[in-house]
Amino acid sequence: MVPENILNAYQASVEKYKKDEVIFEENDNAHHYFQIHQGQVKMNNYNENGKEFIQGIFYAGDSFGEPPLFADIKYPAAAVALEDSLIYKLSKPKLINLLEEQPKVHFHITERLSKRLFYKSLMASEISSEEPEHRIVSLLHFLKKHVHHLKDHEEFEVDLKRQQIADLTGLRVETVIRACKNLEKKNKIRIIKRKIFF
Amino acid sequence: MVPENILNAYQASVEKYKKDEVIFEENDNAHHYFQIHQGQVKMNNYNENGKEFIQGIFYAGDSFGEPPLFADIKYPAAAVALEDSLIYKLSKPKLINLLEEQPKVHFHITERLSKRLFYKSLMASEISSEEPEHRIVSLLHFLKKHVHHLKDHEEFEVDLKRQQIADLTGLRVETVIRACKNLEKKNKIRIIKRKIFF
DNA sequence: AATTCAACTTGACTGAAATCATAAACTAAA
DNA sequence: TTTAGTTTATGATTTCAGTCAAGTTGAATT
Repeated sequence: MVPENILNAYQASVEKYKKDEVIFEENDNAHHYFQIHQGQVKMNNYNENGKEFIQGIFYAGDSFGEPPLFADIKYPAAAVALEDSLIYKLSKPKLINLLEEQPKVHFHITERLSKRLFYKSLMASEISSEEPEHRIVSLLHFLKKHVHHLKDHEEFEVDLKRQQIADLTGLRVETVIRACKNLEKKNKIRIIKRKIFF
Repeated sequence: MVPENILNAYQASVEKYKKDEVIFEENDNAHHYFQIHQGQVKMNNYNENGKEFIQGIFYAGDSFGEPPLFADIKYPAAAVALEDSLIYKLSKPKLINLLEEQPKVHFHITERLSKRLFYKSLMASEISSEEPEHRIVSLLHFLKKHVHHLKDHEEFEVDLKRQQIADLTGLRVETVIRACKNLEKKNKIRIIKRKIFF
């Protein structure tokens, strides 16, 4: 996350995206750094059968889609606004220039990439080897600890639809529903008015 | 990848690890930067039932296990030498100092993290939504393009055992064997003396 | 209050990969 | 050239998440 005054100093623009508007597509070349001022963004893929996989969901303050700015690769997934959003946009050359001049900001970006990698490692091993209930609990635990910055014993309301949980964990929505009911029975989560608390 | 003369200038040590020796464990705190001088290293997890998942395999010149040096997280996986190896080891404070003084090296690290993230994004969507054959082809394609730096039409010998392919793609070894036989029938890979060519 | 629409739910059935068991092929060492 | 150990291979069976088809619930809009 680059401080907004610095983004402004380097002439970042602020772009409006409507809910469901595509910010970039899978396999596009990257030309800009993106950081959310207001709103929510998901990065996702669709396979041949139309099944969605959500690589991540990003919130105000988060940057997304940085890797192709730093390595010779294309976007591995698309980015789509989940709600009407305001997003800082800074051209690649200006970003590189910024990072050269502001080493501290470069370390912030490095930290951000590291955390994304941590999440990916976690979910990779979960998706590859664990049962539905375990995958879901791991996702919720990650959200509690690393997104909401809460302790284990603190409870939070999960701001995800069943379908989104499915698309983040590689499951189907019916499986998520059934697994969540089981987790409720086992007192691992609470469900109040269909909302999940963990 | 940090140039070796720079590593030496910052007093990195070179450590010997025997085949199968553990370099660090899952959930350990990170204190050092690691870069392979000679040999091979894998990072992996085991689930409760003993099933292995390989997060990645690293070769001479590669660094590994950087993220917990930059973010407040533990190692998401263990690191194990796949053969007798010589590995540069640099303490975290010295690394940070190095990156502050050598911005170009910092950009190398950023590039490296970005490429890892790309691989992870790719495999995540594959593992979550694709059939065995598709997963295997995607892995091989990644290896051809991003590890061996070959064009699509160029062929290379895959230096992975069936079990390793299974552990990288979240499949079981029997499934990999059967999928590979199918891929051979479809002329998508060649198998000569049990070695896979792609 | 009626209508619409998205999100969630449930039950029945299916199928593909996991599992299990066993063996063949290869490799390296004694 | 045996032997021991690893890797690859194959068939039979099982299992559990996926699929399909139908609801229900609840919130928003007319």
